Amino acid sequence: MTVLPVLPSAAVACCSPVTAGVLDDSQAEALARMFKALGDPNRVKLLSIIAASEGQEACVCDLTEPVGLTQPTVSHHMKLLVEAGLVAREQRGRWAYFSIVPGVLDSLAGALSPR
Amino acid sequence: MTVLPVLPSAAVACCSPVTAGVLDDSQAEALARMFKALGDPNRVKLLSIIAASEGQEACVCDLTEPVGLTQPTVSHHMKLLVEAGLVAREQRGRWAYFSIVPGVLDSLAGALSPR
DNA sequence: GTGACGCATCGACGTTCGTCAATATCATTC
DNA sequence: GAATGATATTGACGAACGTCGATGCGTCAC
Repeated sequence: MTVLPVLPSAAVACCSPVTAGVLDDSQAEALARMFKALGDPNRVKLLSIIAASEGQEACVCDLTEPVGLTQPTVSHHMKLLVEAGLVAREQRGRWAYFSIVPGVLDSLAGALSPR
Repeated sequence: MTVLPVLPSAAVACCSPVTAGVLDDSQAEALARMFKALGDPNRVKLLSIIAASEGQEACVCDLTEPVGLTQPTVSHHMKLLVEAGLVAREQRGRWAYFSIVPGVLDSLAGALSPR
């Protein structure tokens, strides 16, 4: 529910192919923002854990042990992933469920190698 | 000529899909290393400039003006891209030519969205 | 060999990042 | 409403990053 619209319009601006013409500043920034979010091993791992979970969602309690980090640290990484638009956060009762924003990874992949 | 083998074997280790099972530490680190290299707007732009150049190669002198950075700074960013295995550096006479390592972007894209 | 040129390295700087312990917030249960 | 449990926020710390000016190192032309 709380996909922060950090990118003005992710579907449009996020995915100008890197290999098709020189990117302008905003395109390069939008891409770099998402790649930077993926630039930490723990965040990559967190993302894969979510993707591998049944229902493609997980709460912090499921994430804290596999990466071997403190709960606040995991919470911090998840915030970054949400702010980057890669992950969505949904509060259900006491738990916060995180899921990968549909299509984002495909869009990013498309920016790296069109079709 | 100087593709640093920062990744033990890039073609094998670099591209375990993020969405297919939990990544182990080395897989996550290998991916994060490349994504981190893409986590700066100027480096994304540099990459796109190289890709857009004829022959898919460029020297620092071609790169310094479009990004509006100093020559040492561009040189530093290029070093990071080379160390990440994304770009190859070839010295020809006085000039150093940079080109995107063939297949790397496709592999990275494959790690984000298999197929 | 002397000069000019292209690029890398070095040293420094302010900024951002990753991490934790401590604490706050919010929803549930009693 | 008090207690409990799951997350988020704060504050602090060292490490890493992005940038620049100054300098060093090959290469080419004369």
